[in-house]
Amino acid sequence: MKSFSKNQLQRYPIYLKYFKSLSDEGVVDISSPKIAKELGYSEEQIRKDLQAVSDEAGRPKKGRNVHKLIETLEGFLGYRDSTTAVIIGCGHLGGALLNYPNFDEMGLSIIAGFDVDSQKIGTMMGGKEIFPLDKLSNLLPRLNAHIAIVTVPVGAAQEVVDTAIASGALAIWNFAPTHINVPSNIVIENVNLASSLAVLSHRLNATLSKEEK
Amino acid sequence: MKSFSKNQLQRYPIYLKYFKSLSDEGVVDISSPKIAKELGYSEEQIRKDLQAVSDEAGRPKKGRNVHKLIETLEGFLGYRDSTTAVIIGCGHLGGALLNYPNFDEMGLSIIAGFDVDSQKIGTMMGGKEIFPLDKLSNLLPRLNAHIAIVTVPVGAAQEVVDTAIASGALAIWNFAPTHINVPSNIVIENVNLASSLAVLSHRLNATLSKEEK
DNA sequence: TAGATTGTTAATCGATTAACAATC
DNA sequence: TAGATTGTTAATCGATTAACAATC
Repeated sequence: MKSFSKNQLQRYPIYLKYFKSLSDEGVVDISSPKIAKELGYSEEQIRKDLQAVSDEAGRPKKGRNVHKLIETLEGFLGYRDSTTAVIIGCGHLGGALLNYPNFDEMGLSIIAGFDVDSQKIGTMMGGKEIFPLDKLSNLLPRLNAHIAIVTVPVGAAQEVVDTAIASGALAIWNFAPTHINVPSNIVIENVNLASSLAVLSHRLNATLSKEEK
Repeated sequence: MKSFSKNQLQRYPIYLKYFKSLSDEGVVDISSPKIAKELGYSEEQIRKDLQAVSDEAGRPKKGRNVHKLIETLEGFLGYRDSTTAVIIGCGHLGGALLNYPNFDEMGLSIIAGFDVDSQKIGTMMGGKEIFPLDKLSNLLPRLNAHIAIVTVPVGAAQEVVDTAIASGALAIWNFAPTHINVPSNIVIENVNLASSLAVLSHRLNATLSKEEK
């Protein structure tokens, strides 16, 4: 079994999106140099990435078939079979994710929300019912959701993660800007806006101080 | 001038958050091995990271002063001086960011939103006024915002980015799940949920197929 | 055929980890 | 003092890039 680095995995959805837009334009074949030019990667890297997931070789002088690439990547990324998830914390961010239109095509099916706010409990957000947080340990096993999406305030994050894991969650998608400890057999992926902003700010400052010269 | 890798930059906000929680608990000094154990990094890496931003050395047997570390990191990350930004696209995700409570402490000040929806224009979201998108090129120079936060649908993303840059934006924080082309002097940072989910799914599948054996 | 593009193998680069003397 | 922790220098590791023969 090939292994994939985090960076590499992150590139595949970007390729896929690009190939879909090419397909919409009626493009049939695409070569690595062209992908490289459009997406700003090196062509060697693209070849490596696509070789790692394709079962058939590219053709010299033509490249690869766009339609085939889309099928391959959708299969590889699991967009064809649905994974179920719940959202814990239905504030602004959780609500946005409950309404996020792109998860369906990515094979992610959010089936319920949990919150402590009695105003929200029993209502629907993005077509999904909101349950009381203290029912999480009760409902999670029955819902059979593997992924818990965590969008609670920092102070509550570790606690709800512990509960989710104790109730059978196998993966945590953490949007709270804090470090969370999980057992080694549990998968955790953090979306940390503070980290992303740190990269942006640092580069922006570099740009600004260059201009000052 | 030292240079910082993307991974390294992303770690600093995580350190900072952790140091703040230590400070709240009344902890005075912290050593690399302890940080390493809590955050799951190697202690060598933590020493390197902290050395790169600290102007004073750690003390053998004690470590570093938590309060000093917080000051250093807040300074390094620019949390002390405010950067202004606008949000383009005030749907669910844009609205969540307009209401995101943590940007203030990170020195990011969102001063306005832009949208095409006449229902939203003129209203306030998260305390900020929403302006018509076609006023962007007019208003952006006057607002003097350096950062454009892009939360429009994929199909509109490249166009609003082009407009923002033409109107003086120096950095793009892109939340649309598509590749955006920008001139080389413009800073762009992508928050791509599809990429993050790809990493999560791949690891989860690895876990699941391991269990099947 | 010529040339663009491929896949493979080797070289480079950068980041992380290890080793170890210095020090409070 | 002894021992934990530091900072520095060297080794390792992995990912990206370069080189180049193979091929449609």
